Amino acid sequence: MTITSNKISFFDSISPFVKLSSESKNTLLSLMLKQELQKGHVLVPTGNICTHVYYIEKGLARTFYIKDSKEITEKFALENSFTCSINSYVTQKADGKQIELLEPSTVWSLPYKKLEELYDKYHDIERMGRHLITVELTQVHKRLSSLQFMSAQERYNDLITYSPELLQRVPLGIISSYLGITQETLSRIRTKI
Amino acid sequence: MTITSNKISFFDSISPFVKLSSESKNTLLSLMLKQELQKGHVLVPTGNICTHVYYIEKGLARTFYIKDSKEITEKFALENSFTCSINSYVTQKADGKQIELLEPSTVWSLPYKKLEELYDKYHDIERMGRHLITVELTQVHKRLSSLQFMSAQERYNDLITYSPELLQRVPLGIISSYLGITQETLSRIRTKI
DNA sequence: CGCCGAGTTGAACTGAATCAAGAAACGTGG
DNA sequence: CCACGTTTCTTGATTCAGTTCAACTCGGCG
Repeated sequence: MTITSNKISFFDSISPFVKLSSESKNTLLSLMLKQELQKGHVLVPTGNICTHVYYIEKGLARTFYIKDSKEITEKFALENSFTCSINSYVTQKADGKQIELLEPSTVWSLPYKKLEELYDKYHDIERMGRHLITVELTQVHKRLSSLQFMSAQERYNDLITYSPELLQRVPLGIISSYLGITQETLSRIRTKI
Repeated sequence: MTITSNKISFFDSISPFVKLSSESKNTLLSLMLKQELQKGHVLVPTGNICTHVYYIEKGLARTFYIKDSKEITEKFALENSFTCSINSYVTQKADGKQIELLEPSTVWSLPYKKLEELYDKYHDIERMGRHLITVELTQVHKRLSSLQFMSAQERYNDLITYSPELLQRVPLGIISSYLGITQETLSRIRTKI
């Protein structure tokens, strides 16, 4: 079964921090749907409340929104990471954020409602939830510092240091909106090096 | 006992989301230290790993760091909220962030190590932890959007809409670093309205 | 009084946005 | 395998929001 091999990828990514019981693992897996999806597929359309958590086994997703008719990229989710538009779920209001695939991807989805039920039932799954949110929080924190007081140049340097693969896999227009600068500026920064 | 009245403030702030058992509450309280501290008191000095979580019962704290010999304010914590420098704890590395009090404050502190033990022992405390981090995450997310693609003017408008009291309670130099602009620019924005 | 920190105002400067035009690269169908 | 349009990326000229540096105002307080 393919499930077996996928199990490994999914649980391995959290196992250094959270050990789940076999029962918890099996229950989680039974509620997760695996899909092979094309590049451009929209996981969460604009104006929708995010009802699922997604685990990207292979491929690449991005979360973005529209501001002044421009796309602003908020977050990338590489393989072996989780993504969701948590704000819309927590507040139960649409927050205008979309999640789409930038590459053909293998995606596992888990309904948030089910996950909440599992939080009640299994302490170790609640811990997993806490762990995943903590990871997300530290990432967002890092990003916040970079946007608050780094120059465009510094932010670009950070990106090539910590996520060089994104530059190969993502069009510059999307990278630039992630860095909080225009595509033209990004282009100029690149040639200056 | 003053404990009783403080209990209320502390647990009330999370009770809409997390109901704790009496045992959990009592255990938590037994590990928390209440202190009346002066304005200017430093909860976490630079270069230290953040070892406690702080609940601000009364008063106001801010988290900040130094960049290019300027103070950058990352976060304010008003009364009835939690604060800590979570990154340094999670990574177990000093991240150069300080937490100081901007007003005389009543602060409860809880050692993170103890909290982790309680996470193991009490499922409902683990849930509380998850809840608090989720709240923090949504706030940081909001802040991220504002810094990524709003003008100085828009960010100021946001502040007076959502946290007008900060303008009364915090010097402009600190507000401006929080907004990601210079004090002069903030001053000009204010008079333009 | 005079000093000191907090806030304001002014003028010059600059990093990045905007607008506009081209140049590569890419995919698709003939 | 080339011609085509489309998307992606670069380059140039201009404009603008916000910074920098410096001087000045104001209110408190020893």
